[in-house]
Amino acid sequence: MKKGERTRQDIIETTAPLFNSRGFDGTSLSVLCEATGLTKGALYGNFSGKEELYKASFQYAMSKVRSSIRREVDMCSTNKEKLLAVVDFFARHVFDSPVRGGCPLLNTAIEADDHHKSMKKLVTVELELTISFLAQLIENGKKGGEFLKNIKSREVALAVFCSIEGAIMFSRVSSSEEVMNVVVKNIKNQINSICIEP
Amino acid sequence: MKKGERTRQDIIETTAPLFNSRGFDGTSLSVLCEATGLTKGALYGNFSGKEELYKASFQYAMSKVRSSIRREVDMCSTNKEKLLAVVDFFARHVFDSPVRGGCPLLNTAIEADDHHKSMKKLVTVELELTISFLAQLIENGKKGGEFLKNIKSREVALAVFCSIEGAIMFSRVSSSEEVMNVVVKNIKNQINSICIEP
DNA sequence: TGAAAAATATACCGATTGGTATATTTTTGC
DNA sequence: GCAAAAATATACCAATCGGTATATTTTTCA
Repeated sequence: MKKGERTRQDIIETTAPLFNSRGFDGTSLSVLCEATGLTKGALYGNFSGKEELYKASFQYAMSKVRSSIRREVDMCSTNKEKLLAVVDFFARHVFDSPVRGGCPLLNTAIEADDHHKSMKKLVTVELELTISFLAQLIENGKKGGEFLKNIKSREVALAVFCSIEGAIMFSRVSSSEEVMNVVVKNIKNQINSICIEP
Repeated sequence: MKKGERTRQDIIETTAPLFNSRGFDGTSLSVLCEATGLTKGALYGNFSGKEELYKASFQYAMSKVRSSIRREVDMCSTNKEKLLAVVDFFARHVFDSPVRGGCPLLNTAIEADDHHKSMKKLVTVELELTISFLAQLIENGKKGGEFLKNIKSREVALAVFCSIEGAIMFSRVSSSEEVMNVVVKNIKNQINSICIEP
């Protein structure tokens, strides 16, 4: 790997947690330079501007979250276990997310919403990928006889995911695990209720 | 009412949707001045600084959301209807929130989380007020024989609320009502499942 | 109505913002 | 090891940032 590619990757890995914690507007070039140990000249040699670096950081953050989740999911055998592993993953990492600052989807979605519209599409794509992943687990579970046939995979996936994201927001801002624990308990009940008894 | 109080209120009403849409860092004094039609001198005559104005705007936004919700809740007779009215309120106002920019709790929580720690307490208080309100409806419903006695009011309230907040995030960023509709459907099923059949 | 008080505007502050042109250093590949 | 190419640093830019001291206008109330 050439120096350029290595540096680019180093920059992204360093800036991702900054953008994720402080947002686009809250992260100035000077703090990005300080964190990376580079100058603006070097940053602009590797990225066309703050915006491109922000997008690259977001996508890196998402890839890191995704790989962390897959690692745990792959250790499970049944689809129900896989689904529960995802839920547990979020619950365990509320205050210890793969990229510091919490869920990049949640953070970026809120900031993108009205203000940084160019990010909306990027975030939406990542959201849909996440839902598809969850829905696929449920769909596989239906085919394998783990879940009831009459449930709608995408709808269950959406319900589970939205609950978790709301709980992340609540638990993080209130610095309390209670809310996440309650929501996870509720989600597990729901998952059990769509299971075919063994 | 003296001029000063009127102006102060006018400022807050104008700046609240700006802060709610663009966040603290994304809203500069110059846009606040332009929006209010005032100069920095006037703004600083009414508020000690950007931070104080931000806090006042957030609390105004919350009071406006709360009064909008109460107006609809008060039109319902049973506690189940009241609870459903709250859920429906959020669903109907995803793209048309009382204060432009979506749910102030969600927006401010995300920005407060790592970056603006002075807001965390303020947001947490408002979150707890919201949960208490929902939990009280459920508690009243239990006493009135509408809901099952063995459910935990606060836990149901948290589950409902987090689902909605997650759905707001998802629906707004993807500019689609689908997610909110799915989540609301799911919440209504859950509420029905804790109801004592008539 | 007129003077005191309150509110607002003007004009400024130093610091920082995102960004760039150019010089210098480092890496690359022969 | 050397020259070309790539990467980085330096020094700068105009614009804007949040904030303030002071002058001016407007409101208040006797």
